[in-house]
Formats: sequence, C-alpha cells, structure tokens
Amino acid sequence: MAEEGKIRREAATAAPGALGYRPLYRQAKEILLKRLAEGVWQPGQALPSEPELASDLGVSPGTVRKALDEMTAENLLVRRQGRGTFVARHDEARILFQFFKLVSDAGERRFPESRLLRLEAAKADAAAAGRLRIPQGAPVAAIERVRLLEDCPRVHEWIVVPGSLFPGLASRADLPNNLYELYASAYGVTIARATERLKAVAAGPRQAELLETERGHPLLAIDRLAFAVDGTPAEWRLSLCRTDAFHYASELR
Amino acid sequence: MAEEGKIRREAATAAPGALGYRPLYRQAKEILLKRLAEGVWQPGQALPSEPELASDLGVSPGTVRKALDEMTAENLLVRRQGRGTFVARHDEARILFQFFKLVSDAGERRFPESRLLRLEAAKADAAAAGRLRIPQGAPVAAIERVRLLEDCPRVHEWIVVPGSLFPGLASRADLPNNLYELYASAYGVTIARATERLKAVAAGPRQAELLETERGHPLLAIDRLAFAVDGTPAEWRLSLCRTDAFHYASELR
DNA sequence: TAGTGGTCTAGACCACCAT
DNA sequence: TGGTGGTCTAGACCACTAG
Repeated sequence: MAEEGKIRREAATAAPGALGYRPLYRQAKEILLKRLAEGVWQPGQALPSEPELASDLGVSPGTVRKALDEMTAENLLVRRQGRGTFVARHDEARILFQFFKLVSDAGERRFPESRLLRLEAAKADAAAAGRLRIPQGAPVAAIERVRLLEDCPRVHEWIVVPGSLFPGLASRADLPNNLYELYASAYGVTIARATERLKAVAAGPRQAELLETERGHPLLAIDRLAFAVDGTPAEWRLSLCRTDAFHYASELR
Repeated sequence: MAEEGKIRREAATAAPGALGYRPLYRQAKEILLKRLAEGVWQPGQALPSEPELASDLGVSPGTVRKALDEMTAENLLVRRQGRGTFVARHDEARILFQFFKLVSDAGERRFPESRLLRLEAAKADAAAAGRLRIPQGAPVAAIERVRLLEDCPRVHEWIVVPGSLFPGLASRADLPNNLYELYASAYGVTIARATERLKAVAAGPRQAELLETERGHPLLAIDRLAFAVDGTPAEWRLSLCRTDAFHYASELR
C-alpha cells in the first residue's frame, strides 16, 4: 500500500507553482472519501471525533474540520452538535431533499410509491453502455416501474445498473421502494450525486396506458445519471412524468 | 440608526439556549449583505481587504473570512487570490453558470440572443401579484420576447417586474439581451438567487407560430421567480422552450 | 459532568498578482 | 517587492447531548 496512514506533506517540499500541489485538507478529505467508499464506516455510523481523526491523519484539528465541512456540504456526512459526525444515510428525507425534485403544485413533497413492472438481467445496449461507461454487452440489471404520486400513476421509469456493481440484483425476490438505500446496505455502493437532463416529450402508447392519459400528452422526461462516492457511474434512470398537478422544483443559487 | 457600525456581541450576554442568538460571523455577513443591497460597493468593485473589514467590524479576520466564504459560495462575491475580493457581476459567464440551464444536447452552453416582441407598462394581474408579492393592480413592466438558441427561435418568454423597483423600465428605448446586468447597473437591484418550477406543456397557437412548430408540440415550461440580495421578489419569468435538440441541465449534489 | 461539534481568536507561512 | 487571499496551526470558550 502506498499512502494509507498519515499524510505526507507536499506543500513545503514542492517547488512554488508546482503542478499537483494540493492543500492538506484536500488530502485529508481524499483519505476520508476513500474510507467512505471502502465502507470503513457504514451509513448511520459515527466517525471518530475530530481530535482523533486529526492525530490519526497527522494534521491539526482545524484542517480535519475543513475536510469534514466540505463533505457535510456535499451531503455525505451529517453533523449533530454534541453527538458527533455521522455517515449520511439514504433515508427518505435525504432522497426527498437531494434527489427527488417532483413537488405537488400545492408545495407538498412526498416520497412516491412504486409498482414494479419488470426486473431482469440483460446486456447493456449502446445507450446504456455509453451513459454508464461500461462496454456494450456488459451485464446489467434492468428495472421498469410505475411510480405513484398521491395514489395516482404519474411516472414511468426505467433503471439500468451495472451488473458488476450489483451482482444478483436482477434475481432478487423483492425490490424496495427506496433503491439508493438498498444500493448502500446490500452492495456497499453509496450514491453521492447525480446529473439530470430534462426535456419535454410526447407520451407514447405505453405511457398513455400506464399513466392513464392519451397519446401525445406532454411529459417531462428526466434522464438521470447517478454517481457513487468514488465517481463511478452507478445508475442510469429515465423517468417520464405527468406534470399536470406536479412540477420539478429547481433552486438556482 | 440602530446597529450600523461595529457588531454588538450577543453571545456572552445571551442566556444559554436563548432565542435569537446568532454567531458573530452571521452578524458580520448580515452587515455586509446590507451594504451590498445598498450599493455601497458596486458590482465589479473590490471590497476592502480582510484585515480592514475585520477591524472595521470589530471582529477577528477569521470571522470576517467565514462570512466572506459563505457569500462567495452564494455567488455574491468572487475571490481572486493575490488581488482581492470583488462584488460578483452579472456577466454572461455568471448567468450561464448560475441561471441559464438550457444546454445543447452536444453539451454546449451559449448565451441566447433575444428578439423583443413587446415592452409595456401594465398592472399586476392576480398571478403576477401573487408571485411577486405585490398588490393586485400595482404597476409593473411586462416584457415578451423570443430567444434564439443557435440562431433558431426556441424559447417564448414573458417577464414581469415590479414598477416600484424598476421605474421607467417600460419606456426604455432599448432593452439589452442581459437583463440582470441592466437591473444591477441601471436600478441597483442585484439578483441573488431564483427558484424554478418546471412542467411539460403543449404548444398553443402562439408558440407554434413563434417557435416554428405545430400546436400540441411538447414544450418545457420554466416558471422562474428571481430574488434580490435582500430577498425581495424582483422578477417573474415564464419561459416556454422547445427541447428537441436542447435540455435543461440540473445538478443534484 | 464529560464529551462532542460550533465559534472565535491570533498568528505564521505560502501562493499569487501587480508593479 | 508589497499586498492580497489561501492554508495551517493551536488553543480558548460556548452550545448541545447523553448518562
């Protein structure tokens, strides 16, 4: 193993303006991220205290704090004053806050129910392979489901995940509503962030049937690519949504 | 005037758990925000150095730094190492980064051209009054325009702003493409953040004509409410977009 | 009461920029 | 060369939680 323990200071030795210089707190963060990706600390568990981490990594508490601050801002950690710093869990509250942007026009956010239509092992087609950055034909698990908002079918959803990250997922007997929680607890894959591309499209015959509307009805298409803590693309998801009484909420800061 | 100069420490005197306790750095930030809203420092100008601000506010440099850090994270300030801290300008780069989320499917971000259709003084209808939190019938300026992406008409846009914030805007001879820059330079109103609600809708006859498509074509409706530095709703904007070769990019972090 | 994170301070040194 | 922001350290004290 190369750099597993304490941080080797690069600052003092590197030439001024040298490439590859990184602040200590980023090096500290990198080590913590690595441990997070390796599952050294499980979701919901407390990390060691700040002074402990500091002496462990060989830096001052203030430096560790800055690393933890960034990871907290990225929703990877949760700090609770007087209790400790915890690995963020993919509970419904977090998913509603970070990933699920559909809100009723009245302003209510609720976690959607799911009705599973299909779950099978397959091979990545060109589109999925390109998005997930895996070879075409590589094994994947494919999920098709309808999601209910306030008891009405409003979202038709396809999900493709790499078989290498989620072995056996396609043959599970049951699939929970909250997939990100499953990814983390059963496969050790923590979704850290995602990018979404939105378009307006017309409903095809399948959406018309499943979402109880007519062909050509305008739907919001959400094409999401979700990334694990280490940056690996871990899930591709395409959601077609009726937005008659709901909208996608976006904050521009 | 109550608290204009130095910060009155609340921490030591307030009872433990007392309501209304705020950290020093937030009080410092509040004062800086107020000065920003009052136009004490103009967009593009440099703020005083950190030690200067610290002695000015009567706190330590580290405390000022934390306030500046937050304001930088909110895109209100820009720090340039070795040069100083500057008030963020609404140049095209910032708007593309912070507010304009339409991207070509190839991944290119470009600032859209505008073709003005209408500019007039009007009275706020119920919808505009509700969104802008002004009385119904209050004077507003209304703008209607078409925006071009890669030389093709792709967005049909209505904009309503309160007449009280932008006196005389409706009778301007010319209207620049970049409105936020105009708001800041001509009226001292800096847009700090916005919320958007997205829906898929069908094109009406007017959109069909303006956007060179047929009625019923699916369009992405973006309903944006933009807020000034002090939190006042300053602009309501409804954009209907063809997303055939473009998409709305959203980052979930 | 002990332990945690949160705030605040003070100062040293580094990296970057303008001159 | 001088001034700026960026990083790093060390320590004091406050606020919150648990036992």
